[in-house]
Amino acid sequence: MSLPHPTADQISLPMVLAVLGDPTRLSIVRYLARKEGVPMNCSKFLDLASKTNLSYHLAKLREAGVTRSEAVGTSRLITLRRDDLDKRFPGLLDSVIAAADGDKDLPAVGVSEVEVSA
Amino acid sequence: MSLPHPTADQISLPMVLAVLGDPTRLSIVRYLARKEGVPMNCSKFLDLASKTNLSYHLAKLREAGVTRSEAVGTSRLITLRRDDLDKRFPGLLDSVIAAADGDKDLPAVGVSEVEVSA
DNA sequence: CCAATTGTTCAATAACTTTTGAACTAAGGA
DNA sequence: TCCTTAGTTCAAAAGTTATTGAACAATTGG
Repeated sequence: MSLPHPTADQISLPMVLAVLGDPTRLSIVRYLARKEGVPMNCSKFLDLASKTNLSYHLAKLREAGVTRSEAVGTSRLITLRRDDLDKRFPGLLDSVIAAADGDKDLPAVGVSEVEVSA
Repeated sequence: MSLPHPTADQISLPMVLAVLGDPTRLSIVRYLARKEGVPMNCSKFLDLASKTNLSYHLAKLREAGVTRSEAVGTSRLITLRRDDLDKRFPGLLDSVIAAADGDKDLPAVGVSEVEVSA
């Protein structure tokens, strides 16, 4: 960890909802959920917005307590704070992600991706 | 019904989340959930904001598909669109309300209420 | 009809949020 | 060391949302 994150009990419901109420950020969260366990770096999301703008949105997600950003070399490894969110707001993240998965209007991440199948 | 409402399938997830990501509106929704079945009129929420401002927030909730407002006389009867929300986003409303119920920082509605017990 | 009650609309302003580009820092490889 | 890659910071501009008060409309009760 490196950048400022709220502790689990500092995470505020209205903040989380407001932060998720943006299509770009909701897409990021959906993608993180889909690839859970695999930490992402910012460049994964360059289809969604410019580098600068991504930095802004990822900071919002981090400051709201939705994601964790760890500095590793020159990269940031971004993960969902599922543990803390589930503890604070049981069921919320799951229902948001399920709903986001069924949302055709959300911008997609990594559409031109090479899928490495087993 | 009287005022413009989205149909169930027009309800958008980012819109709903954004609209719920405001403490005043979240308090309204929490109260509506608590008193589900009992249609409310706007004056119930005058502790939260001015009459004009309430009109604004209630319009946001209605336009996002979170509430239904029915004109009855000079009043509006406001109800949660639980049926439609549950259909579109299963589990979302329940988890939001449960989380909101545990939120000490949300402004309260009807604190000085006369509770009519059975 | 008159007055009170309930809520909306409008225009103004204040306050935030999003987006942008240019300049920057920090790490890693050649 | 120099260059590249990854991401941040900053300030400005654009856009959006929230809040206000005054004026309005519609219903209802006296």
